Amino acid sequence: MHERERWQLILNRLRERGIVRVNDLAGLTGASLATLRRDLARLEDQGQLRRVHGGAETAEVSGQGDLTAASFGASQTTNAEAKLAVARKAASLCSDGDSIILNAGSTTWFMAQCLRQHRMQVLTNSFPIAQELIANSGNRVVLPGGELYREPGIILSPFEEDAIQHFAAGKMFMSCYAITPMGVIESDPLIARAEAKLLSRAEKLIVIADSSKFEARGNMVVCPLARVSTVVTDAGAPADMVDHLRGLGVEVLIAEAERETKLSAA
Amino acid sequence: MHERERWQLILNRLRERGIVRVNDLAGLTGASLATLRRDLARLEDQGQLRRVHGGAETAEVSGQGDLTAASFGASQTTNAEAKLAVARKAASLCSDGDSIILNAGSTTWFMAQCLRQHRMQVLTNSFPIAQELIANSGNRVVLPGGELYREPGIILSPFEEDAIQHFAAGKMFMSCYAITPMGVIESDPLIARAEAKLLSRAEKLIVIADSSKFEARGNMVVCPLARVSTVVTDAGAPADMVDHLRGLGVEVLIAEAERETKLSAA
DNA sequence: CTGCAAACGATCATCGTCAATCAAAATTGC
DNA sequence: GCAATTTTGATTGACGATGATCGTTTGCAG
Repeated sequence: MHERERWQLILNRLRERGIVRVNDLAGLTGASLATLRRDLARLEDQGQLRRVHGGAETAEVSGQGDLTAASFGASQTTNAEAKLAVARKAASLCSDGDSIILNAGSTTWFMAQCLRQHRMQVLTNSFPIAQELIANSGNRVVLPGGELYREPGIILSPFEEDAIQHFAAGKMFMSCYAITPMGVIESDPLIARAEAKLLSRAEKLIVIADSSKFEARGNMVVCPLARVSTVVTDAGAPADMVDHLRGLGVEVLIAEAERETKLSAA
Repeated sequence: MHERERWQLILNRLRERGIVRVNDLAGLTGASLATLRRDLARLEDQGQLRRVHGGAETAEVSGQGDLTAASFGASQTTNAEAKLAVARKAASLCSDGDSIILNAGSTTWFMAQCLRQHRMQVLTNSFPIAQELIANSGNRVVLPGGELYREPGIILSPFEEDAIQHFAAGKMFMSCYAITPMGVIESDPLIARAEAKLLSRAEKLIVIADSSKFEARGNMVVCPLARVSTVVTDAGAPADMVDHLRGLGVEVLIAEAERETKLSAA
């Protein structure tokens, strides 16, 4: 088990339970207590959690397992700045009166933050995004039916019948787990299926993915690259993939980051 | 059980009951009296509660600015105490493993507050109730598809197709605009239709209505009284309506007000 | 007003957790 | 293959949390 895997595990656990104890993590990861304390310290530096005696808790509003911001506000597993830049660029592609679809994802959540001045119809299967749009924007919100899953705040349903079969969108903005020559990739089959269902209601598909998404892995293909109209990413995207996409006729937009601050070294 | 878990438990209990006693908490948490007193002291420092001899009581409404509490927590237009008593009584009719339906309404929202310890499947068309259940309870939540309306946080859809057509519930708890000899009444046709759709997925119908609901008016009949299995109300319900309901074979439960009857202004 | 029982705050011993340090192992670069 | 760097694991003294016990205060009833 490597560093990143442990971090992912810790953050997942944290989202599920709201609080983690070092001892539990030791049994869960097999790592030593010292290592886990170091992990927690680094994650705290990144603002992804808050340490408490005996473990750590979610960084946001204490106590209340507030789904909204707790899931994303500070828990951007990867570079939040790039995602925000991508989200802004994607938001600029929207016009009042549009009908759009946003799937559940951290990048789409950032994008929802950028839509406060818009007046659109938005279909989303993300509970936090729905709350953000309803509470802080003038957009109309449509939700699919299904079970609301606690950890990521996603609405999923195994059935075909749904009110969203009457929804027709011009654009779907999709945040994904990875994007490879095989297509747009998710890690979970249920999520992949939900996104495919949403996609069937949209004319154009705009994938929003910061450059880290080009290296990540996954196993479930949501759709082939031929279905993609546009990709919005940042300057760190590998040139060969950009060329490959453009060769397929996919429009590739590069979002300009406001300030480049690499935080790897500390 | 560690510090934060105890705090969570204490605050949850406090929100449910309005007052907690140290002895009760000792039996509940297994912690010693000294520890619990320390906990209460720290929580009081944070303004989360107010200490009284023997325990602690709620400090005030901790406004989260969210849709959740903002819609109901402090804006109970009518008698909140009666609604809370009714909600508690209704919650006592639920058992772990049940599948229930909650429509959107202030009384059902109070009821959701009382379900934090339950483990059920809950279908609701209320966004605030869904958020409450997901954030603060272990219940599974299922949502119908449709448009999310901002003001009351209700999900409505004019279409028949919906994933909830696969939901089967033993009981539906319905909060309504009024209850008259004509049946269960709503004021808005769209809401009435949504509730009728939910009702079609439930075996028994339990109407939860504080006594003020027997005088109010409305125009849309959701269902006739014959469809009602049980009515949960408070001691202020008019005797003739109670008799009428019982004559129809409807079970009528009267919720007892907690302790103090602060009928300052009737 | 007085007595009693419950609850409170303070203190202290015990235990678990924390941060710092150093050694071992894995990874990287040459 | 060897050395430098990074990551991990163990040890130690310090710190915080817990629970028991004390004497004191509060609330209640007679």
